[in-house]
Amino acid sequence: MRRARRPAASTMPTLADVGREAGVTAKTVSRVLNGDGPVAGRTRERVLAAVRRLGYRPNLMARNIRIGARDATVGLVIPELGDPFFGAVAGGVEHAVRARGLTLIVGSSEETAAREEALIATFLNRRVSALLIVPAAGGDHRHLRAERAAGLPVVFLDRPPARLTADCVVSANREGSRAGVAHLIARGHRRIGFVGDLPALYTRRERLRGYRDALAAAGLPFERTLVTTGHGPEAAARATLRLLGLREPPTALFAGNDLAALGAVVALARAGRKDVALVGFDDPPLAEALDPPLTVVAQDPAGIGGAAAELALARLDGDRSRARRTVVPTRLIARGSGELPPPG
Amino acid sequence: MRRARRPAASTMPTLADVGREAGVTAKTVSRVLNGDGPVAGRTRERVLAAVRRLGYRPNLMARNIRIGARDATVGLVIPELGDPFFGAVAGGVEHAVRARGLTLIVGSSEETAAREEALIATFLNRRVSALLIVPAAGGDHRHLRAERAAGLPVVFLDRPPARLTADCVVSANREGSRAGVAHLIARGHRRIGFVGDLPALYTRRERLRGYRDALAAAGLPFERTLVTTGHGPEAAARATLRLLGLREPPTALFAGNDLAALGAVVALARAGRKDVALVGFDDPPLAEALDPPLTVVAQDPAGIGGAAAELALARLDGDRSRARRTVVPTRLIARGSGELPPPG
DNA sequence: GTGAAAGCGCTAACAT
DNA sequence: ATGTTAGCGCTTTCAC
Repeated sequence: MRRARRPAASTMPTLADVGREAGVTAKTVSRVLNGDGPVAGRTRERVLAAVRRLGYRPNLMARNIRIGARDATVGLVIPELGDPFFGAVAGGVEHAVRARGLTLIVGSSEETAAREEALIATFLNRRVSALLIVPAAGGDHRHLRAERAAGLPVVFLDRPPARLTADCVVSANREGSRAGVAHLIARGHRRIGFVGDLPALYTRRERLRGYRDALAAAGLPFERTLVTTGHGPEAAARATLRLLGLREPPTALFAGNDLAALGAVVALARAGRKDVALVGFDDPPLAEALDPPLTVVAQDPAGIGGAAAELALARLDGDRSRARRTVVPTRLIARGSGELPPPG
Repeated sequence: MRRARRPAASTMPTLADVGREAGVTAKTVSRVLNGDGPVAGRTRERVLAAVRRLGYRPNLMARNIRIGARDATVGLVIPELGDPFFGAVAGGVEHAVRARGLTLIVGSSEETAAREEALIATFLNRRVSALLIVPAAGGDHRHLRAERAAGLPVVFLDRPPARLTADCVVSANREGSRAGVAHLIARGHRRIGFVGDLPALYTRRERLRGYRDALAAAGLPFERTLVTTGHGPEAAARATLRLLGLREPPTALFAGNDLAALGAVVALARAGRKDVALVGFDDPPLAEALDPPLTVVAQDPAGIGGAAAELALARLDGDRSRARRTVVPTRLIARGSGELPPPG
């Protein structure tokens, strides 16, 4: 008796079923389908006919079990698949992985270390061939040491691992940010506001470093009052208004990510302030359609995903060199919003 | 001798290894881990200790094989994971699926029927528990009849299946489009251009129908010269310029998707035409930051993904009612770009 | 409360 | 050129 809840599973024909239908053994069918041992032309035909007749589909799980291989999948843990940035990262991973005949399995951690750990555990139990992780803040990846030692490729994306040495692919956050702020300084701005995300995020910290680098390089003072903190466009909009309300307000703003830029643009528009220069990090689709068009430090999310996947695939091919950090360049796209000189 | 190419696989401890370490049988370990049969408290402790010591991870593939269950995964075939719209759809699927303890596996068809078929075959071979498909144009889904008959939940998203009756979740394309165009007509526009994608796409055809519905309801004539065709923002920009160059140009535009809207906005800005009203389909992040803010017919991509996943899960729970079509509502968000009255 | 044997669907290693 | 046997890691069945 087979259980009733899984009709699709119990109805599926097996190799033996096909063999019976074709008048041969399961092994012969296996040979035909995997093209190893020799098979007579006529047998081959009969087998293929039986396969079609029964709608046979090889069971990959059973196959993997037998040949002792890991599952032909790559696991990706990402904060949120629906986020445009991370969606693009996932797309980059998917292309690289599929080109290699592997399948992508994804889960969203929702920026939670607990969910991230649960997803990683699930993926490891599935025996994925490689693991790609955009780590949530507050996590601890020491438990992956053993897996790495056992030869499982583990690559971190967008943010470095915590308490673990492992491969890692990140944007040129600091340098990109520096270039964006330098762009504003070159237009004569001396008071530049930083509209940033929460300090727990690696990217915010790096981009703030780049901001300070640019100020330092120009001999400008760093002022804490010009640095704001907040997650999401509404927080960024409020932060922008607060900056504009300072006794000595900034004449230009640098937005630390796409949502911060959105908040800043909206706040400036609502306040009717066309005299404030703005440079954003990340290049959302409508940036060029804004008025003025938004100058940005563009990242390459698909590039990050692709590079991470390639690195994992190289490890899978036996690359045993020590853990390396790949930095994906950013690109300053001057469109107009950063060209504004300071008033006066 | 185990093969050398898969060190991670061959090193992994098995149930038997854990049993040996704890001085019990594999079966007892299995009992502890799955909590079925009775186990003595002390044995249990010893087993759990051994599990931790060896870093044991249950092999899900082997488990599934034995219990004859399908894999605890849902397969999703999507045109492009990196596309913001489809990324959001995938995010909606992922949330619903994860809440159920299932794992998402995704592949990009790149709008190609061949790739789509290959992905479907891979997923079926993996014995996914359900199949979600955004069908590429030009495909044929008759081959899925058998799978559906065998009880496999198959749900189509965003577009209906070809030559197959199956569950399907789509946006209210026609009605949304009608509402968007009616919005323009209500502002007095009588010549409205349609900036659309390629006719092979189901969504373009439906939205064009909605456009015609709105015209007909207002007693306005349908003019073929006002309807354009082209994929991507550049094509849309060219189409927009062509419409504006007509002897009797439209006073308003309706853009059939996000990229068409982007192209139209950019073209209007470049041409310095602030006098042309515009309504778009889809609600990209910066739409509200445009000048004027973009009026749109917003879709709910995550809602589409979620609804499709829920439908599949209900089927998995035994819902055997006949195939149904779920229509996810759209929402007209009036922001300004559609408020412009026709000149004169 | 625990173990031994059998078997899920498949393939490696040897027959024949 | 094909079949037999054994076994992958796990769970079911039945014995103790």
